[in-house]
Amino acid sequence: MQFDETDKKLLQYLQEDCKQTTKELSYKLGLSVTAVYERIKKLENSGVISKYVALVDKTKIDKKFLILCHVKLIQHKKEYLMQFEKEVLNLKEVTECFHVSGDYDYILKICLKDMDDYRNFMVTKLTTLQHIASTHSSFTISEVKHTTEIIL
Amino acid sequence: MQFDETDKKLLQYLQEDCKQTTKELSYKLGLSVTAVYERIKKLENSGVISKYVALVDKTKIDKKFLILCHVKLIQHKKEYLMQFEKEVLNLKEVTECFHVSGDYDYILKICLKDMDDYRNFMVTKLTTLQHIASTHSSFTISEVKHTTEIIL
DNA sequence: CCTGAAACACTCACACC
DNA sequence: GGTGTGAGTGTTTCAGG
Repeated sequence: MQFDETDKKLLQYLQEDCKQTTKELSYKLGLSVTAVYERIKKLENSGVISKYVALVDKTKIDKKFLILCHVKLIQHKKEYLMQFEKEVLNLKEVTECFHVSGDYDYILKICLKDMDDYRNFMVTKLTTLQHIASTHSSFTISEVKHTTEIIL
Repeated sequence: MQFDETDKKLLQYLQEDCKQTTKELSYKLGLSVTAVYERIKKLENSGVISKYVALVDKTKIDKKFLILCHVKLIQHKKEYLMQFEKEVLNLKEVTECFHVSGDYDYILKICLKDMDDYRNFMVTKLTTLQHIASTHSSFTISEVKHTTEIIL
């Protein structure tokens, strides 16, 4: 799909706040309501906008404890990778998981309540996954920046 | 703020899809439209729901290149930390930044187009930040999991 | 916590340029 | 590509139980 400058602005606005009405957006973009409506539909149908979600403040729901966990597998066999990834998808505490180059194979972002919760998660969930050679956890002291907006 | 089971379910639904009408939600929760409306307002006003956003598919807008960059500062002086964090906030390519414990001080998630874009970003932006001792970048081979939903 | 009603705003299809 | 209209549907508030 091709974007013009108007599409880019529109995407930026919707990434900031998706509850704006097409009326407000039409004013900001200098277009008619219908024109904005059709551009939004095009972005949705092409899959550029994948979903609309509510973002929750972690500090208000007792999930202040953020861990970045580096994981190394015992071998880089396709079968091992696939099984590990499949199992990670089912761990709801893991909000992000990247397969990365370098010393470790995966970096996981894990959202928990406190140190007890962490201990429990490691013992009963993460370390029960198969094919793990070693893990290295970094505790986050503060979340300096966290945005879902991607600049175009 | 205190949540009951209904609030938790409501938050889960809104984290999955915030464009559902209160009517749909009232059906799923077995409440009246007004009751759901008031619960949502309470969650918004208390700051539990921080914002509503559109999520964009990175692969469709030419930002497939994801980097996790570990940064170490030359010293842990408060002044250095604060200046670094302030500068990072202004880098729009950086979507997440965590101050972490361990060998490195910060882990940054950086969203770019390709290797050329990466090279350009490192030379003209990241390495021009002050007080950096060293950096270590991991390229992400694949984004195994990425959700904004936090389980309650 | 519910229902019902009323006022208002928005969505979205349609006709048209 | 764009605009304007209008019916239908949603939101939001306010009674009263």
